[in-house]
Amino acid sequence: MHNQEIAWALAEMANLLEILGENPFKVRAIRKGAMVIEGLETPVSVLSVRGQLAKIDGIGKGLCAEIEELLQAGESRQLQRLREKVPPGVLDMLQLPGIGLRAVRTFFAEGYTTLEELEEGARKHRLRLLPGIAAKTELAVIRGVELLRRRSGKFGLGVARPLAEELLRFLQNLPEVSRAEITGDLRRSQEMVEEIHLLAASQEPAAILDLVKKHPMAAKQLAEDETFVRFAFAFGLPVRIEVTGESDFIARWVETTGTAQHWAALQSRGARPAKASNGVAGGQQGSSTECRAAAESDEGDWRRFISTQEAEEVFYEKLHLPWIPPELRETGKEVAQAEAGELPDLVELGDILGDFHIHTNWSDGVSSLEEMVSAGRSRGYAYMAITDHSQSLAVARGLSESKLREQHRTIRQLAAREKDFTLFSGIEMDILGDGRLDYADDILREMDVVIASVHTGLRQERHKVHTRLEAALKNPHVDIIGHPTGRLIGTREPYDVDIDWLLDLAAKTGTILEINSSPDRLDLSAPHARLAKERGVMIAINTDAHDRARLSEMAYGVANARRAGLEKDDILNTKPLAEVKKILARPKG
DNA sequence: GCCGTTTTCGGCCCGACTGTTTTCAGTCG
Repeated sequence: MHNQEIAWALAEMANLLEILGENPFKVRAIRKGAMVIEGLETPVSVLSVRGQLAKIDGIGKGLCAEIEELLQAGESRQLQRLREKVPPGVLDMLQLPGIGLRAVRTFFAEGYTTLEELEEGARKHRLRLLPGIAAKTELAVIRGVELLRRRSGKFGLGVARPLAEELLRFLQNLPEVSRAEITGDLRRSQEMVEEIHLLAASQEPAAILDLVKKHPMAAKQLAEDETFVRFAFAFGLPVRIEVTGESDFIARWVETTGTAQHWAALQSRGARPAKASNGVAGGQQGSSTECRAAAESDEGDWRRFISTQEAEEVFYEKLHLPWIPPELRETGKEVAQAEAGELPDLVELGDILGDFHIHTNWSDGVSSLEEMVSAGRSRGYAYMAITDHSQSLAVARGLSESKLREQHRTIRQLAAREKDFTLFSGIEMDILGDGRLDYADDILREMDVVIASVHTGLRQERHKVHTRLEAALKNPHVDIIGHPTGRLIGTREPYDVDIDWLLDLAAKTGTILEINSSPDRLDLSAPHARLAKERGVMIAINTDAHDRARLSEMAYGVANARRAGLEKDDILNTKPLAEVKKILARPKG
């Protein structure tokens, strides 16, 4: 079982216990345990073998036993008992924004056990007859069900990508498979995907499919034919494993990576799908010829001869096009752009030199200051900013002014010991509900980096939201606006902000906007980040990491920036230290 | 359920906003 699967099982257990009225502190402890497991870098199974499970902070005797059972049996008896008591639809109700525990308990007690029943009750104005429920709650139910419906059957990048990579390793390790790659929506780094699509090349496709079908991971088979098998993987996420002959691989990879529009644009330039009638797949003259030639040379190990990406470049070359990055293969218009030589030179993960949004256990982070710094160093960063929460965000143990100054003294001491690595002292300061900022200018002046973020009053009217953001953007000490729209993908709508207004103000004031890399946020979204580039607004790609492991989420932020067409020069944290310092020090407009 | 002990049970992040009522509990972050 994966760490995330175990975390989800524990979180589900916490939710079920909560609905059944269990001690809230127990519920919170289990929920915290789930979070801790999710943030671990080492597989829980490894820690279990080493006997290190109980040493983890937040995992005690009870959770340890629960986790061991999940690892060994793949399920938990306690969880199964709880599931028998509470129908799954009731758990879903907890996901509805504005609907909390009390309301869910009321609905459950009145016999509502599915979202459909609940929605019907809301639409027919029957819910308002229940104690403590009124018209506004009915509206929240109807809106919430619509939100969940849009999300249903879709999985965030943060879940799908790691699982896909694990399956990919499995395929690549099979001796009969000459190459395997991720394709489809996931290769284009879409925010939500409906399935993992993997493509493998083999001289014995039927044998590979047989092997995959017999593997325990493919137990819940959904569909199959002679070219693919589709099964439900962890969390029920559908996986499609498709096997082609080696000569068809590249054409099929291109065909399945881009949208239908992208493929159509390529076809109009002569691209032929795999398994074309003449038996030759690929571009005008059959790009696969080279691939096959490569395969037949070098004693079959053509990976050494020509890399998969190079082979894809050959495919595009045959169409007289430069290689088009997967993240851009969307509308088909990128093909004309490519032809005109107007494709952006997209930012890459390797261009990233630092991270400007990092939490530690001084506020609501899990890892210590020292752990975050060493994790940043081992990622090869040149600089990093520590930005814990500010005083008003009490739930996140935000720092009082004196605590903030104490932290900064600690950071300076730590920074003085670091060579070839710069540690900035910063803060993620709350933009308060009434438009005030959480600290006065005299303390903000002492900071190397100030991120200003909205965490409260997310349902305010637009003019109020604008007043607040305006105060932050116009403040001479605010460098970056954190997660600028406040959305949580599939869970929470953004607050009411006119993005054009925001971008204009950012451009005018020289305020940097964040791409928050968390796969739950990706905020700015790719379309918004694209607009930001057009207005000349600088972007910082930050992780907002609360533990060491999540520093790696930078990859999602970079993928999002690539979908927006951003280049290295558009991004603050690709720039060398001297330039970063200059940018942070420049007077704002 | 976890933690930290003043080792064996008590404490566990909290303040603002919102919805439902009519003075406060639920919900959110």
